Amino acid sequence: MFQDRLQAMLVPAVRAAFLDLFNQAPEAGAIGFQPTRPEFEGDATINVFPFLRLSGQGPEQTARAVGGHLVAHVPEVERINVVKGFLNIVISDAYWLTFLGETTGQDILQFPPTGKQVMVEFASPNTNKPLHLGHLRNIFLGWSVGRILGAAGNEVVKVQVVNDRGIHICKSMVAWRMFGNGETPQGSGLKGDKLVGKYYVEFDKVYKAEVAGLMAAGSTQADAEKKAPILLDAQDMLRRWEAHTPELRALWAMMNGWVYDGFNATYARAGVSFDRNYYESDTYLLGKEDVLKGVEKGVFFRKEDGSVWVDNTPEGLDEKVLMRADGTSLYMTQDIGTAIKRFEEFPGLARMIYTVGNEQDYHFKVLFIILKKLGFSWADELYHLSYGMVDLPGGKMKSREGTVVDADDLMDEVVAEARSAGEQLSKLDEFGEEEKSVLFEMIGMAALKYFLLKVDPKKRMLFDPKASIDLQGHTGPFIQYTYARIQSLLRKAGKLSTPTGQLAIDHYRLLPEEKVVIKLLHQFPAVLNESATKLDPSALANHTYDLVKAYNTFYQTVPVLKEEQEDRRAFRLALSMSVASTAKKAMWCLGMEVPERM
RNA sequence: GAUCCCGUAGCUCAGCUGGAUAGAGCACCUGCCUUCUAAGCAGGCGGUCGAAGGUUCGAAUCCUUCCGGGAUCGCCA
Repeated sequence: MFQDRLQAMLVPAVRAAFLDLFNQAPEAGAIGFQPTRPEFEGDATINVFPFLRLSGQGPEQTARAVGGHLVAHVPEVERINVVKGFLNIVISDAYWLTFLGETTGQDILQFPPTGKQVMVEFASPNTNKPLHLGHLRNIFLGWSVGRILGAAGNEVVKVQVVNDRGIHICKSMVAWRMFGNGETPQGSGLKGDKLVGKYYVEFDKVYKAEVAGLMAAGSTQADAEKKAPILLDAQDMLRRWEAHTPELRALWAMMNGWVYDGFNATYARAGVSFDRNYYESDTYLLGKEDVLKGVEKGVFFRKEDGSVWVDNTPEGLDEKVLMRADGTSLYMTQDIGTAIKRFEEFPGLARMIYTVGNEQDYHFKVLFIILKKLGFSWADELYHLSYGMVDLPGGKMKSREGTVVDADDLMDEVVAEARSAGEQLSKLDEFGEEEKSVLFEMIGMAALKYFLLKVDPKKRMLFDPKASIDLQGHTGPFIQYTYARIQSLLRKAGKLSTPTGQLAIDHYRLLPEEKVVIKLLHQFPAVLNESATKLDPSALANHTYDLVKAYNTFYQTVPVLKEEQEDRRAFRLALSMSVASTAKKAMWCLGMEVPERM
């Protein structure tokens, strides 16, 4: 494990310095190093202001004294300088070179196994319409968090809940029966999820027309919205579905089958998969018993009408219904049951993460409190990975207004953009058509994924279609490009390269451009750790960009293969190799691939 | 009304467990391909960190109030 190596070395040294000099030392946790700002000389900086009470001296004196002690006792500390209360520490080149030497050829972004099993739920679509941009943010996020947790040493179980039953499906079913004329994906060539979505839209059109008609005939709006015949049909269908009417179940299974084919195509293209699917049709009756047990335990209470409630006012929330008066269940009831079921199925689960939009913050807050009240020990290990909505330049996405960005269309678009940009550069002459398609797919998808993942998940984000297909600057393709560039170097290096072990570590003077890159590599494990802890891929995404950005500066300033001195050339190749392999692993964590050439 | 999230450059975002002159990308302007991939590099332009108070040696970062945007508070999922 390489994270925070420097910190691990310096913190005890600073404490030792304080003890020797002033007979008392700050708590280890209170000592925080930060990277030295570029305008000063140094690699690590500590601010001694908080410790002046311990030293009883002024900031400059304290910093100098501690710094002097470090220089004398820590071989890796080469020299120091003091600016006001800031103690800037210069770490020896030997330290950085040793770090690089020890880690070359190793995966610094793979931590040892923790022995923990973590479940990540994401995607969780409804089966009445195709996936859209919002799903993509969810899917990329959940997938990436799973990968990151895996890199951090956990065993990850990826799951989705498929909302395959309910009034929404019945709406599509009703409309398909009325207007479908037996249309199938095979017959029409339409992707299954698109076909079912089409009838969902069809339903809504008819419904609106009927509501308008009823209102024209004198109904109130509220009344009309409840009495529209097509809606009554759908409600009736739901009841008969719940009664297991065979003919309806068959229709339902057929249409859902179409949707799954469509979803699977989208998932495959997005590069994601699941270890376990939970179908709501299997789980929607779960949780009732648990709620009733809660009543017995006195954790929940019944109102006069027989409905069951939980009182969360002690937690600063409201009362919440868990079961209707007629004994039927609700969304919350199901979620209670599903969580319990999962922990039964996976007894070793240490954590469960729900990747769900922030409009459900309240729901999950309540869910977790309820499970805790029911006495489940694992209730504290539940986490709602809440992310913000994706806005379009024109405002919010609204499916009814046709302003949704379809996931498949979007992926087509970014890949087409990658193709047109790539062909303009005309450096892919030796690529076959097949190879080109693979490459453009890889590049386009990286542009899209990086665009969605570089932003802090909890923030609402603006999706600018033009910016998302950008291939320059702070983008996925920029990272891919740097990787391909290094691969080209390494191919050309061929047998020229000499093992880094031959580098005379004690005599090599690092160039500033080299040192910046090594330091970013050195920090990388700590960044992975941060991303894993915060369940936030954006930290990793941004650091990967910083790394390759610094590498590009190095690349364009310092000769690698052209370097005459063999040991320098070998060192620079080793550095390049480490950047490439680390960037590749980081991209893997983000769900993106990197090409050997582009 | 209550609760939660957000407000940093023209635009999109970093930075937020308090630290030095607030950073990138895009856009716009200048340079750099007869040396390793120019999807690149170097430089310029651009900021009262929503506002006001407070805590502190020190605040974009912590606290309070206010303003602005959004979400939630359904016996919908």
